[in-house]
Amino acid sequence: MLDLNFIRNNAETVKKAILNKRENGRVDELLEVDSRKRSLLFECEQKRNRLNKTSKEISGLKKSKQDASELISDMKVLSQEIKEFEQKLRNVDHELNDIVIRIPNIPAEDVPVGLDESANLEIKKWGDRKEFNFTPKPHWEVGSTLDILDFDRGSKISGAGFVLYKGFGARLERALYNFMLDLHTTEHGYREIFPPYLVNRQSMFGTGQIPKLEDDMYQTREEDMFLIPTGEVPVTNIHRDEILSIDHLPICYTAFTACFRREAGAHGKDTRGMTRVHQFNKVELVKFTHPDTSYNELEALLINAEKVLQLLGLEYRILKLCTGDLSFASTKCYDIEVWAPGTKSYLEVSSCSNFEDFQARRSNIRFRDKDKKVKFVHTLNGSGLALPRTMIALLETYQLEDGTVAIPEVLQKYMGGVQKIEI
RNA sequence: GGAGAGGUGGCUGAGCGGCUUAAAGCGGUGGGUUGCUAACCCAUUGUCUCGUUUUAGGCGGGACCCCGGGUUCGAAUCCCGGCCUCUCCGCCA
Repeated sequence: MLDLNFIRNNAETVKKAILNKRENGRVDELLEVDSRKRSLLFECEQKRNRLNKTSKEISGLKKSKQDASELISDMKVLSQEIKEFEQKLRNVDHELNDIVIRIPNIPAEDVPVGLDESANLEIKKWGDRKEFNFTPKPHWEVGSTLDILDFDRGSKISGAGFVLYKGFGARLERALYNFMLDLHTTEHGYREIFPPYLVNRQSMFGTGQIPKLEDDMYQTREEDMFLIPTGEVPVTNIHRDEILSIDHLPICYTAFTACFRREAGAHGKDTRGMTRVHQFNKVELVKFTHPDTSYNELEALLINAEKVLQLLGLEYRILKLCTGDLSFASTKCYDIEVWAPGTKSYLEVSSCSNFEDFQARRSNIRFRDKDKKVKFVHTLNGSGLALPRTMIALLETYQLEDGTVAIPEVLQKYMGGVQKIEI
């Protein structure tokens, strides 16, 4: 969420940001409620001041055994008044809060303004388009032929949008995330985390999934808990309500987690194969940084994520998202899209975002700066990478004419030396 | 799931209706002493927020002792509800 004081002083900037992001936000109403709240607060505090002072007087009178009954009956009235004010104040505060938490973060200066994905800026292409002397098949065909992906049984067990990995399919999945984790921990300096998959409401609020995306998540009935849609949620919340030492910044974590998404608004989209599924694995990168360095750290994070595809030898491009495609909480975001030759499309495998202090303010994650002041950290995250789409690109890129799939060299040691998946 | 104990500042820990503006210790910061370190001595030490003034920062008020309600002139302290932690029992991978 944004700083209320910032919104007061920069209402037009905020309105413009909302417009550019194609979000909703009631800024004028916010300002009105805010000023109503402050005048209530002022009045309430004055009454409270009088009450506090008089209570001390009563205490003194009682000690010297003097009569205080008049003051006490006065205070009885005042106390009741204060209760009424506090109730009003609580209501106004809720009203205010309800508006402010729904106002999106402001795009960074260098983010292109645009309505939708067509305005995204392609800023990099890596790798050569692989030549096939046959027509490359989509991954669902490759996977079914090799009996390493089983879509029918996945939906029998759980429903549409669930995949069963079998044999070397399961092994390849394991190889991929072990490879990614090893790379990020040993080469890129991230600390490995294995978090809970089920989190409470406050954690979901902290990273911004609640209230906007509440319906996209799986929720438990009895406990008011949510299955995480991304590792970002538990990992960012590690430091919720903490004051970090500046000496520890930046803190860099990587985590392998399953992710669960209802995809409620995406029925009929990408139904074939495993481009869009309800449960998938992902290796996440999360950073907590000093405000001065967050944009540099974003570039570094992007490079760390790219490295995975480079080592796997998969062609990809990088998009700088325009304002209209930017998520609610982010100020700037790069998407990495891997090329899938079988389905002939670019698939998003990572979104690397800076949230500045938006999540930190919601989750109350702070640090003590050199000037001894307590400030909010900046939080960042990106996938490094999402597994199913990486696997899609891998199967489709490394498929051979005879239906087998070659294993890239970096993965072979994770596959027990297997160089090729055969029938 | 049952029974009990408990949640207090960066940490340990006292307080259990007004003498708390939260003791004391540790730690941190500044200074002193000292050949250097250690030790010792002195001072200082939270967060949020409102108002006012502003160069920095002051000054005044309010809130905060897990969270939310309540009782009371007055709550860290009493009552109710919730969350979390620990111990024991039961169940279980």
